[in-house]
Amino acid sequence: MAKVKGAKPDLSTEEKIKEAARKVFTQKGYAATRTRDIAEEAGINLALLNYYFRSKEKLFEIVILEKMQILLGKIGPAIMDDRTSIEQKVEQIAEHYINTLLANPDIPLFVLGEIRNNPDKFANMIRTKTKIVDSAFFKQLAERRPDMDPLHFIFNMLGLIIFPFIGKPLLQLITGIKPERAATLMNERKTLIKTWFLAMLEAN
Amino acid sequence: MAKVKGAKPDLSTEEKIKEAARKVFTQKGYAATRTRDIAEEAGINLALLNYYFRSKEKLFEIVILEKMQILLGKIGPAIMDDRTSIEQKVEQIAEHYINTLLANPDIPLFVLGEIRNNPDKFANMIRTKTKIVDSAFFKQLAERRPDMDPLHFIFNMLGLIIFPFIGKPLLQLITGIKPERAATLMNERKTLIKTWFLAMLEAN
DNA sequence: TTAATATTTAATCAAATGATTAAAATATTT
DNA sequence: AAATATTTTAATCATTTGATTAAATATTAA
Repeated sequence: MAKVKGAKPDLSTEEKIKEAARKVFTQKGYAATRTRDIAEEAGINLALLNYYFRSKEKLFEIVILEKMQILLGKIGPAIMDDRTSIEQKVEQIAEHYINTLLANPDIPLFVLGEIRNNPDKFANMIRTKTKIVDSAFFKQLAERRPDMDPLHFIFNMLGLIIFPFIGKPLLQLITGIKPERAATLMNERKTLIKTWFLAMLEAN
Repeated sequence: MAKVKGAKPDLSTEEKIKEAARKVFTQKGYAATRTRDIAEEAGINLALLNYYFRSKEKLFEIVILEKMQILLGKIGPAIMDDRTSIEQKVEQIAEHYINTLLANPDIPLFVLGEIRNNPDKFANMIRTKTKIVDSAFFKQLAERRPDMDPLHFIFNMLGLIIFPFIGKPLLQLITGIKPERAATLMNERKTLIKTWFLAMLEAN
């Protein structure tokens, strides 16, 4: 019964639980995760999870907020910046995202899956965040290709960057590609995507 | 105790359960789905589900095999065909996929999520299927751009086609795009993707 | 040290959930 | 219409699972 008061909890144990939760939640999703899986992964007693975090739900919120921050945090400033060109933005975003996703390859499927399972819950968290439609990037695209909906190019950029990570499990099965070659390809894409994007922008 | 024998089961009820299972499983995933959800959605007694399908697991396998067939079935023949050009293949695949995904928008996230949760289980089901690497499409790409890994263009094509559907829940939140406009965009992409793909193929 | 506080554990609870059973209802066949 | 087979239901089981509790252990402060 110590938890309630001033609580200066042992960082080490608390962080062990959080780290285990990050791993298990992102790998299996909320519904498929058992609190006992997390406890075992963390090497702690199950009751400790509730002692430190009150509930599975609370712990999950901490984890997914972190992951959404990783997935969405950097894109806002990048697309808002009206001092960089389209080309610079795409290069910068591709470089940053691919690095991030190489280090956290299961974030997109995790986040998108949880949003699917609970759209209302994330509506507030996101809505106020980044207004893509008002961004400098959006305006620059509209100016460059007044004949096309800028959203197409947003889709294109994110698809080129993110899809390989989402589709990797499947593509690994149907292509038999080795993990190292996959990583090499991802690295190559950091610069290629800029070129491809500009080519699409000019295409007719 | 009728089930075991020759069993010519009432198609109508069995199909009601399967239809409900398709809906609930694809919307929430295996782990988040309760057999009671399916029974309620189908308007039948819970015991009927087990009477007809033995178990949640068995019913799930039927559903996901259908969905994987939808997701992967058409691509094999299309990319194997050595009588069609790159351009024709891309146009054909984009057209077919976008139509399919407009009718079944939650298939990709569902299938990819379940593969993530249980890679071993799907390894066999898929491995023997479509050998992309030996396909005519793959060879044509290698010939056209000997300097680049053809897998890049496979990623690109699938990313342009599929990602908008996977990312829609999120992009709907951050762009506030209306469903009708989203559908319009998807339809536009059926022809645009071919143009974009060819532009990327030429890009330097 | 001792007393207070914080952390950890084992045991257990209550609800949810997949599955089964036996019997009732309905349809089919003879 | 009777007999048989099939389909459906209500009730219940057994297990899993998130959560709690009370006691044990460690840590800190006086």
